[in-house]
Amino acid sequence: MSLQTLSKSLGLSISTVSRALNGYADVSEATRQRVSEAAKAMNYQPNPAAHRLATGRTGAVALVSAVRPGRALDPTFATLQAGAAAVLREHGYFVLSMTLPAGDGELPELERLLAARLVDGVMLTRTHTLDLRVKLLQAAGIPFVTHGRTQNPQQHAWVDTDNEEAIYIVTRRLIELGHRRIGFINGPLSMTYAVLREAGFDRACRESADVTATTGHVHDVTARNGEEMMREWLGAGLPPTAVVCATDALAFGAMAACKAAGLKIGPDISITGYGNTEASAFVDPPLTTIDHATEANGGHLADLLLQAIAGVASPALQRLEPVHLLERASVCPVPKP
Amino acid sequence: MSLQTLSKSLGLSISTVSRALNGYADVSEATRQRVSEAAKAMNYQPNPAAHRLATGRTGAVALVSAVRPGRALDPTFATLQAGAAAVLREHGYFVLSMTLPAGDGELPELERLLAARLVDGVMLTRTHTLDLRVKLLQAAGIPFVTHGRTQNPQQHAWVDTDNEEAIYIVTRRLIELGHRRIGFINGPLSMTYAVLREAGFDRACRESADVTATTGHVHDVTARNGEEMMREWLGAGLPPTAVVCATDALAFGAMAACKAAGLKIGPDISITGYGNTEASAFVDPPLTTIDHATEANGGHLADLLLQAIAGVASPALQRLEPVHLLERASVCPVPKP
DNA sequence: CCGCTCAACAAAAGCGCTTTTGCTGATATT
DNA sequence: AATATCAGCAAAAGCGCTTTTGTTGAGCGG
Repeated sequence: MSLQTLSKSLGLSISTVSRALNGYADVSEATRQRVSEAAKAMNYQPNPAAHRLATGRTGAVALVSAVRPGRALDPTFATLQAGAAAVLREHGYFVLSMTLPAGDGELPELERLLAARLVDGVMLTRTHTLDLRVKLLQAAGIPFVTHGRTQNPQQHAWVDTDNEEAIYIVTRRLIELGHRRIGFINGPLSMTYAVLREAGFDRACRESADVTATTGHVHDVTARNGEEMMREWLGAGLPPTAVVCATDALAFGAMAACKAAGLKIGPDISITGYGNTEASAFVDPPLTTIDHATEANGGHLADLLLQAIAGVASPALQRLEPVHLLERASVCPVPKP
Repeated sequence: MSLQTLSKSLGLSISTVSRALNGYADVSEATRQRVSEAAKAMNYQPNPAAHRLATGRTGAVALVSAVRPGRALDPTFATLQAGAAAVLREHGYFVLSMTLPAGDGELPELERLLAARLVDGVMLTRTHTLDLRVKLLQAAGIPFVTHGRTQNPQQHAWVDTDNEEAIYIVTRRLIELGHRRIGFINGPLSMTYAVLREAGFDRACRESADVTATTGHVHDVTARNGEEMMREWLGAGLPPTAVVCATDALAFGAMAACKAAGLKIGPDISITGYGNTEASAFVDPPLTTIDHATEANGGHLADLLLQAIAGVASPALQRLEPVHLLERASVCPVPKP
């Protein structure tokens, strides 16, 4: 089904049919009607390759998210993807998803994507404090939005959850419940979210003079690493009575370590997570965690990208999303000594 | 950087340069050298739209997986995607991922994808026993591979884990441990995997005459639904002493229901899952589950698709992947009455 | 009644590549 | 020495669309 056959069957020229379908003014209303009806009847679908060659637009955008080899794609990003895809689909866009190993390979692969000119815009997740990918995208001049801010000198469009506030709230709450020795298991400080979450933790702890804060960093925010760090803390003298974890997965691991040491989560030691993953409501006890509308955020990411593609400048394209504390049984008042 | 400018700077014709780069025989070795060096030096990247318009090939494949609105993309599929993407990337393919709501919208959206001729092949997940999407793809004549078999009359390429065997093994094991009242919380029988898992369960139960089997179906394999079904069973007289769940998420829910009823998982009631998700090792007690190499299976999916694109016929493109039982503390011998 | 404007359509160029066909001069054949 | 063969390159068509430029005939004022 090409424009050619369609126009032939209508007795019109290719150009007129094209202009009719694209709503140009110099085609009569009657003809436009006839054309669009015929197009529908013959189920005409424009060839996107040809369209693209002629216009330069592709009708697809990319979502790039990193995975570590051998590890699942983080459920959070999977959800984000679903949210973004829903919005983009409504606007007729397809989503090309690049899930590639974090680290070395990322930059060349992104370059390859750009060179291929396969997409009109890019959504970038898991931002680093100084993100070379952002630099690359800016240099390429392609519209893009990041999920998570950066500290790159040149500003750009982003959507972010309020990481700092989230961890501040949860830490405050623990202090309010009487906890004075509080641990924080965080991700690597090369990631923006980790820096922000740590800032929230530090701010809350500083506000109360008598709080003893301990912060640990894991390279990968997995349950296994959370378990290991917690075990370490329990082995040392005077472990924390409450532990804030930067992700739910870390919290699962920390809980396991505590149980193995004979502690009852809640009464003996409080644990919190981040993300409200499905499992968090079903572990024992249910995990206090930070809830953020991941799917909706994916939608916002898509929204902003569409605007960026439409030519809106980046300063107007920055959204900080609210979070809220979901208190469950894994948090209790500090145990009497 | 077009072929035109490149050829001009070389003093050759466009066609010769094109043929040189594509390794045709009728260009001298010397010229080929000169051309490829110049291409590298000028960082020539062919315009994919033009390439595609001329050849019909796109260099991208689609992975379609369904999500339910408001629910995260299943971690299993996220992992599958990561595995497939890794293989495809090596072969220079991009992955267009279609995550769309299960149900109504799926077929039209798939049609739109095909009409757009944006991809060279399709990977389809979450197969139904009678899958209309498969029919559509076959009618369109586009290479595709499904993850999970179907009962469609016309055969096609697929990768599947041995669902039937998996549930057979785990059920046998429970019977071996003395359990005689066994429940099975399964997904909807419209899905192929659910039919197969149920067949495995039934086979194991039939082998021992004195086993009382109960099967329940949930529409959505979520923790919440698992919890609800388990609660129902516990409320009725003489509940099962062991419950096989069709997914880890269902098992998490079932465990929560048992705990709420005052039962100790393991000693009082055995629970098993399926999938070996990250959380399964960290719930309390750790969940006995079926392990299958999801990421590797994603790779196989990609492998077969590449073969299908290369023209290999589908009968040769069918792979049944092994599974194995991961026994953890959520399973114990039947309690003494 | 003649030239002018303008609405409505057609022709043609161009996007950047692949591929078929065409051409040329050198080598092999008889 | 005349012809067939062939290697090596060029010309040109075509992929299906958009967009610029042309063309035509009807309606208009003077």
